[in-house]
Amino acid sequence: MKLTTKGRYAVTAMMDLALHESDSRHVALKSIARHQEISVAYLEQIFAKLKVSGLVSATRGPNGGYRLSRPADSISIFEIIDAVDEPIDITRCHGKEDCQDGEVCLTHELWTDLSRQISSFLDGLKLGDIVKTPRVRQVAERQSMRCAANEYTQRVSFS
Amino acid sequence: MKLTTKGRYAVTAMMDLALHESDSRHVALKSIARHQEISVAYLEQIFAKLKVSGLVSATRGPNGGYRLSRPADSISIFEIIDAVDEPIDITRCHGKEDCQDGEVCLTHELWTDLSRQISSFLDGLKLGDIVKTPRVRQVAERQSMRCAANEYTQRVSFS
DNA sequence: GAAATACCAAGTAAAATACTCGGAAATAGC
DNA sequence: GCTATTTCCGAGTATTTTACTTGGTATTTC
Repeated sequence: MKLTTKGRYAVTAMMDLALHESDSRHVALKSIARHQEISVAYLEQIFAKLKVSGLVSATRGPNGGYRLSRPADSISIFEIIDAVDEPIDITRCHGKEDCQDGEVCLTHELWTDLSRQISSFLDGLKLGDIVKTPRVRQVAERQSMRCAANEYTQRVSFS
Repeated sequence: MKLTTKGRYAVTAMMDLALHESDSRHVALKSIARHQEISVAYLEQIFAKLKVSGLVSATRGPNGGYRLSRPADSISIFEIIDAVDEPIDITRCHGKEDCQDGEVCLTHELWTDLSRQISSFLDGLKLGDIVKTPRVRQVAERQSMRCAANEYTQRVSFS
């Protein structure tokens, strides 16, 4: 049982937005890409889905970027993972009860119970709550410091 | 987030053994293969792992097969999935805290918490309990009836 | 008009999954 | 002992999924 990087990146990226919720600027993918050390192009794919699901809104052009379209406290981790097409559903028949010859299989209930369990756990976790924990603050601090340093060396090397 | 067929098959197969716990005969893979509609060869792979983990024991030759090596009440679903190498661990760094540049990432705690949640849920579920539920009994009944019919037609067509 | 950003559609390399194939070794019953 | 039935074992392979990249277009700010 595992989570793909897409779901993981989506959640981390959304946390990035949540951390900048107060300052009313938009966050560019470029900046998130630096934090997470992945390409902008891949993030674009992820954000396309987040946008369709109404979790973020965007503006183009210089100083453009994304921001949360709802308060971080009201966005659950479940919604994020669900948005990027990481189905949180470990049954084979996806809820329909036709797993075997059109009837339920031996383990149908087992998997639906587990799915429910996972979903409700993730639905209870709100982006806002997670962002407030000291540990996350601390890690975020470290990341922005490192990125500031990167930006400095970039400026230097291009001058 | 999803479970692979290997884990699913393993659990269903173990339920099959649990259902025949009382009658002291061994269950052949051939019979399980019929119930689950998959090949014996694939089941062999799964049972090789279940055996290494000490969950089942086997005897060869005619009337041979597998049986649980411990009472079904003491075997958890977690153990089964773990045995067939379905790691129930959704962190990227697998518990080590070096997800990003040798340090924890923003979402490290989130994923470890979820992993713990899933593991404890599955560890609480014992094979014995599940097999006792009315629904499973009912499905098992249906399966063995269908298979009895299959065996009959086989006999007929070969005679 | 130039730079910075989001948007979009495809293509692709690598990994994981879900198997199959071909045999060898053990055992029960004749 | 022979035969049928089973587990055991090591490879090989087709398909699917994942994790990206590429190349371009549209919009907006300065």
